[in-house]
Amino acid sequence: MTSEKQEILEKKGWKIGSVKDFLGLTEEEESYIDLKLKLSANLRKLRIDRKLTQIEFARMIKSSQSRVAKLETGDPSVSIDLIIRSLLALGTSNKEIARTISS
Amino acid sequence: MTSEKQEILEKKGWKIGSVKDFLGLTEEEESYIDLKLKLSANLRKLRIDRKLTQIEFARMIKSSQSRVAKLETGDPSVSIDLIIRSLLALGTSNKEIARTISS
DNA sequence: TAAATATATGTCAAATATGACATAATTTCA
DNA sequence: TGAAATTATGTCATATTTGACATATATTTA
Repeated sequence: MTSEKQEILEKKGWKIGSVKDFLGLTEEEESYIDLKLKLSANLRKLRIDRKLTQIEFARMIKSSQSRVAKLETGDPSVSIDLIIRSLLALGTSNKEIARTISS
Repeated sequence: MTSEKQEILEKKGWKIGSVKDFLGLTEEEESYIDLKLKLSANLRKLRIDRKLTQIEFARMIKSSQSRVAKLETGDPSVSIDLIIRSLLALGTSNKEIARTISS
């Protein structure tokens, strides 16, 4: 299961990039995790740049502090959809999102 | 509601780009729809390039023909997550996905 | 240091997305 | 043309995602 493997990776401290050649991850799974973690990390960076706490940001996107925490760590329970909508709420453009993905 | 507005847009034949300054769409909603439609269109293009029918492709991603049809038209009921996983299943790289988004 | 503030983790009911099915509409081609 | 193949649309039970809550664990600051 993809989610479980991602969970393992994160528990072991794996971050952006460098997830290749590990366990039985297919290229597809690797790319998906990479993509998600890049967007998550970017979200955290932007929130901090704007000097917002997770609670403040959660109110902006009508969510909760705990979900923001999960968003920023690429938790298996969050969708790329929600990460992208959160980035857009911070004023991120599609081109910036594209740059993040290909970083 | 975002989904309803997107639905209206699509019923009226709106496609990639040019969704700005319409109804009460916020920048955020516009960007989200744009992003989704670009990825959807790219998915259809790649499937056709590979000479696959929707039924054949549906089997590859363990889904159904009807969902593939919805994926390719950016139906409000499909998530960006599924579109991205479908693109990855066709061997698309993250960089290619990024290029599609900023096209 | 200890209190205050901020972030992380686990859980769950409600909301949303999903595959599958039926069937309609469209396209292909003999 | 018209039958076959392909794609679109509507619906629904099931699966996944979500916000919210409680509470644990950092991190900051006085």
